Amino acid sequence: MKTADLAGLPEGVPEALHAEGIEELYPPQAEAVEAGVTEGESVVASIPTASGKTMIAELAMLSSVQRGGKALYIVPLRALASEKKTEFERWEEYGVDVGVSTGNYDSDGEWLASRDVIVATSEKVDSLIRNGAPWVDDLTCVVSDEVHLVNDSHRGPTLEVTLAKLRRINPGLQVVALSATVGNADEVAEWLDASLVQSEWRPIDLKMGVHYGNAINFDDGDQREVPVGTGQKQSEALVADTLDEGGSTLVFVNSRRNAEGAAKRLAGVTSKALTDGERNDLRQLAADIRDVSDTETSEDLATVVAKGAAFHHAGLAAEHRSLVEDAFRDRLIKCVSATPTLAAGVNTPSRRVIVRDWRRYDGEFGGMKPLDALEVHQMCGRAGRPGLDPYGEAVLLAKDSETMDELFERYVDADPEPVLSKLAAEPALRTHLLATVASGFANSREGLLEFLENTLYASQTQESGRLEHVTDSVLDYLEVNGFVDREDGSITATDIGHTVSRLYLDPMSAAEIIDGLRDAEEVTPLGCYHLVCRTPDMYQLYLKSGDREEFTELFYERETELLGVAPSEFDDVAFEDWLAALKTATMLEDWATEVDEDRIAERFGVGPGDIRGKVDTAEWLLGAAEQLAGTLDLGVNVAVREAKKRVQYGVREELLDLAGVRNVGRKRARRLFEAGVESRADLREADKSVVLTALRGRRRTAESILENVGRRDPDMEEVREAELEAATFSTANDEDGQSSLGDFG
DNA sequence: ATACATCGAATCTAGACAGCATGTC
DNA sequence: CTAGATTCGATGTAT
Repeated sequence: MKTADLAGLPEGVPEALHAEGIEELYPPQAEAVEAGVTEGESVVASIPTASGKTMIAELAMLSSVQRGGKALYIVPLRALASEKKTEFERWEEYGVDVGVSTGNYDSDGEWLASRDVIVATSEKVDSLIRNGAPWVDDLTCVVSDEVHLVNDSHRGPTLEVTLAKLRRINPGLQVVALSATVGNADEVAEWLDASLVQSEWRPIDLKMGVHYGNAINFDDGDQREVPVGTGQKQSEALVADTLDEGGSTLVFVNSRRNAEGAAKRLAGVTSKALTDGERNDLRQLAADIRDVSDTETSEDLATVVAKGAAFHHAGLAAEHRSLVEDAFRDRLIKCVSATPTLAAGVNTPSRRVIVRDWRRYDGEFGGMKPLDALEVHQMCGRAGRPGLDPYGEAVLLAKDSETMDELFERYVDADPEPVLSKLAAEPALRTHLLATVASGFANSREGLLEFLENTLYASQTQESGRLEHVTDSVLDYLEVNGFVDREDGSITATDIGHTVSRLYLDPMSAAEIIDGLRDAEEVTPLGCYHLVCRTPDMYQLYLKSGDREEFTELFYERETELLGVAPSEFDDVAFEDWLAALKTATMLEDWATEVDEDRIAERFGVGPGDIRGKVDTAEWLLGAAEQLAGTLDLGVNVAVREAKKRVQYGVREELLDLAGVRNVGRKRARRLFEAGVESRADLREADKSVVLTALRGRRRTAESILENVGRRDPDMEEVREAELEAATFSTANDEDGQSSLGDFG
């Protein structure tokens, strides 16, 4: 099917596609069109990565908009939201406006209502529905990217319930679900009343194989000699081999430490294959990486990057990650070793993909658990760059022939697993049942069960007994904790229940917070941090050996500050959890007392990305805590608010005023304070040379700060060089100490 | 006495969404 | 019920 023959799109779009070099639709795309995606028909497309899923979504959304409708594109990751937005923005010249809404980036609410296409994460969509966003019932088309995530036990239920709600609100809604190849796409299609487009077709060939001994054995029977030298690892030989052909390699491993270790070794391989020009560019890139943060992680990354390799995991700051991703895409970095962050994230194709570790530690499982075929296939799908590589290669590693056979059976020749709804679990239903009641989708037990009939879970299970059972125990929980009222079979959300639903809190988190703040005598920042760290919405730091003693001691030292009732030291599980929360809280306290980023990283064994992540979550939960305290009139708002501001800015109490000024972060605020400028009022009155000195002689920065604080004459021109001699002297190393942890897109 | 190799035991383990109101370089 | 890379540390060995 030719793009020129496409009907129902905004004027100019087929021509624009043609101009992009797209004359002919890929077979799965053509199939989707035949199934009616451009005519408002629902479609589930279960096809490999990079086989043109986005185009199917675009055809659906553009045609829907052309008919006067409004489309929503649901993504699983915030990073993907901005990527998709940029991609869709090329349609703006044909009259299609695009907006984004995620937790940390929001097109203005009103303005969003006027957009034709909105990109948002599933949680944000859920939240928007809970808060009654007015434009939700104008939607005519919803695209759900990576629907196979309904299989995820944590985030899957949200996607599932959100799709069910959207369809309930809007009966004629066109649903386009894009999925990786999964074992039961037909069930998903049936659930969504959609036609199924299923295909193994890829624009570039993918060869999968296992490296064992001195060769890769491919699924098609081919072999490729890749001898492993003595003292050499398989991955090193494979990276060198790809390099010989001018290709880059992506190596998936199972832990951060392994990612860093592998990058170090592989840097020895890549560094031999660099041109002088590349060496120069890499040196610059390494410098940029060091500028992001002065932690050990950052330094280690810069070191390997200078040699043409890199590691990638969630301990990196977001800016680190995008620097690495971009340089890898530009083929400057030759090899990246990564944890699964890179498999699910933004598009980073590579000539060859190596899945080095196929088992990963899983506490619940009690050991190393083999990865799902679905996950391994997702990683392998990153192999082969359309238009650049003749084909992609995905290679698993085996040390012996038994392992090789197992890998073939388990992954190469295996069909991916079916996706299974994880909805019938208490934590998921706790949140979603409350939200369903609070936003008026149901007002009785029967109504809830009827609503749940629209979920994947219901369509997958034979006996409804389990869902009913969990629903009952969750309803009891919600009632006992005062989130819902039940009377004569009718269920209504209480005030606090509504608040919890709107705040997007797990009701259990809310209960913990309320319980901790109620009857609290003295509320300190550490107490607040510990409270929110105990919550199921906060992912705690891992308690290492030795930490147990350290934090037990700290616990007794500061016992009085902690809110709520501490578990007994003899209740191992609960006490351990309490200490893990204390460890996390201590990290937040360090941050809020201006401890340097690298010291925190060292003390807690975390990366800059972890610090930012925890700080972010704490900020959100403390904001929620503040509102809960307000709703319940607990009289601790001020203390909670201060604790929140302290983590938000990462400063001690005395800097709160200054740090609120735009362009003034924790470091600059501290320097100004030490120079005697202690408040915004001081800043408006202060001697300019003092301000300039405190800011290490940066005139532009000083001017903009004075402007931001509302000073009438922010001009720095009158300040003479002579007055700054001391400052200039002390700034020989012209490094701006401003923390760059916060990297918001 | 000191530096260093060796071997076995101990250690440790992926990821990342959300409120609200504004603004890090 | 399940692992494996890496670090730690005790012991041994060459200088």
